[in-house]
Amino acid sequence: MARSPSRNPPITEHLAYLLAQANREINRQLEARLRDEGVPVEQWRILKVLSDGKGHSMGELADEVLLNHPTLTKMIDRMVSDALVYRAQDPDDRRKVLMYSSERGKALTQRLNALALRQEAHIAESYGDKATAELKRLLESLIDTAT
Amino acid sequence: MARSPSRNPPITEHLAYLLAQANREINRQLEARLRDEGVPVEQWRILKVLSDGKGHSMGELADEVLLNHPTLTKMIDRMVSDALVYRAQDPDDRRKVLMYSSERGKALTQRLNALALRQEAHIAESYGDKATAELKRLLESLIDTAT
DNA sequence: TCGAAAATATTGAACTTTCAAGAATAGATG
DNA sequence: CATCTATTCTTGAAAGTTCAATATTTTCGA
Repeated sequence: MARSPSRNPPITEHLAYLLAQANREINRQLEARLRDEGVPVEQWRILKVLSDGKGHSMGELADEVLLNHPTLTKMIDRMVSDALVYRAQDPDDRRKVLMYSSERGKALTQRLNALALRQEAHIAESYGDKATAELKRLLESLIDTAT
Repeated sequence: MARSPSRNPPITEHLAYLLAQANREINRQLEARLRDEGVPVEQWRILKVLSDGKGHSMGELADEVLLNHPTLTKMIDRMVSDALVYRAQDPDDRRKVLMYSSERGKALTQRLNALALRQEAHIAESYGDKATAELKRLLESLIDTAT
């Protein structure tokens, strides 16, 4: 008979593991594409989020690009050095720093978007449109539930 | 009319982003549970993989636990210091190092497995058995395709 | 309005990861 | 079998991340 208390599944059956593995692989592939422009995935995320032209505070941005606070600060320091983004003080709340993309940043963003889209297209093609859409739907729903 | 070449979806629609977000959140939660034992997620993975009692070479292990080579070496160094695992030379191929779990490691593994299973159960409950199973299935299939 | 508490961002030190190179062993080729 | 190449693992230096503490500004209650 199957004992119900304390099954012991292999690690490959844990959702946490499957997510980590899938994320690692897809991220690796995206990274390889972005290497053409010498930009880490996180910087693409930042540029993409900032491409709406509105100022984003460091706090907002950290959430949006999935980085924690001090990590973002230091990554932004590097991007400021590269003249991709710039800081401005929020006039309405002087504790806040608002981030904007520079012209140079915007131009780069377009090239990066094209590379990222190519990856999306590649996945949709090899993995299937239907499965891709369904996977995205389930992931969104998991994020909703888990957050 | 919709222009087909070069749509520009928000980042939240990219599979790479959704995977990163979901992984981050689930990993965070697992981390919080494992904190009871003061062990990082990666060390649980290592212990769990080694709990089959067979020797795993560093190369195999690195693949299995989703770490790259030098990172694993240094994490194993720490675990050896904590007497959780030990190294042995492979008699059949003296380039290889075989890793084993110690008794102390095995005892810890059991406690960690219980914590991890509780998370799995929590997810299955809040997110739904059906959705969880389907998500796992899709992730496995994505990994197959992408690897 | 004053002062305590909360929110926002940055910093420095400690720790971890990564990259490139190196050391050791095994396999292959002439 | 001698040597050349490939495989496996580790190391040291550089780069990146994280934790705890700090500085600044805002909010809120007495």
